Amino acid sequence: MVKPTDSELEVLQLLWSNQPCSVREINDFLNENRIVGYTTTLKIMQIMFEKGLVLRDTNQRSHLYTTDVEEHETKSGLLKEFVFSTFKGSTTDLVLSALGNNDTTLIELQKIKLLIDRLENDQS
Amino acid sequence: MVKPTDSELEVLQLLWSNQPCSVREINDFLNENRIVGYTTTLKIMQIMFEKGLVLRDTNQRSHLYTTDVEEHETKSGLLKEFVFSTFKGSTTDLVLSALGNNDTTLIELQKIKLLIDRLENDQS
DNA sequence: TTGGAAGTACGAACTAATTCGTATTATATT
DNA sequence: AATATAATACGAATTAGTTCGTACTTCCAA
Repeated sequence: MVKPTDSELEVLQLLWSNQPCSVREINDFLNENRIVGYTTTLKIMQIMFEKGLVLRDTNQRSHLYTTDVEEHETKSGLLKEFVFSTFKGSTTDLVLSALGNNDTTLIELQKIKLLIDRLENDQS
Repeated sequence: MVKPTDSELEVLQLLWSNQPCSVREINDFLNENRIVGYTTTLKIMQIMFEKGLVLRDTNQRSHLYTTDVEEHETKSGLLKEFVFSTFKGSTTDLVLSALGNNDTTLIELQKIKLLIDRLENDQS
């Protein structure tokens, strides 16, 4: 897996939700939260192209970018690394810490329980 | 929260499990996995001291280091940032992705369900 | 048809983190 | 006491990521 940097992940998230996108569009999205120069965004997306994180259609004057990595795969790859570095590989510790913050609603807890039930059935 | 870098987190994990530790001890632990020069480890721990991540007892010739940040707080802080950057703040998405890997045993799933039950009771 | 707006390309500066060499200091051994 | 051993201090090189200025290109509108 090619590991995206923080900036690259930010761009990927926008692309997964809105692709295809021009650099201009991504830059506008980013500027809703903070000031980012246009050429900064352009450079990041060019590097992402070199790394194989995105594809681009250069037929139009303004290039159109799409992702070249799967959302689910990328996120679960990042998660795996995170679990290793922060929770020594223990998914359970991660989940307990995540739910321990008490900011998960009853409905979401229910959703998680349903998934666990399904996993238990798969295993037995 | 002072955010530790990857190297710093590695040292913190060793300290949380084994403190107090000398630089030599930490460096030996690290070298079980990969080659790290002694002065590299020393430098990292000196920087950690400057940042307030660790304390040190300089009474002995070989200084003894202890953590100055809480394990649980530090990890949940890192987790929060990770959930935001990778799962747009959705703890549920994180948990679903974490459990979706199918590498969690029945016993651990049970432990998680018990926690969820407790959380549900707290909320209602 | 020309000038300006909007795009791409790209090098370079800046920052944070990591790594390591070397100087210095303290301790232990003979 | 002299030498070897092992520690700390610290500057500097290296690397990765980010940011931006500037040159160049393309297109549209006056």
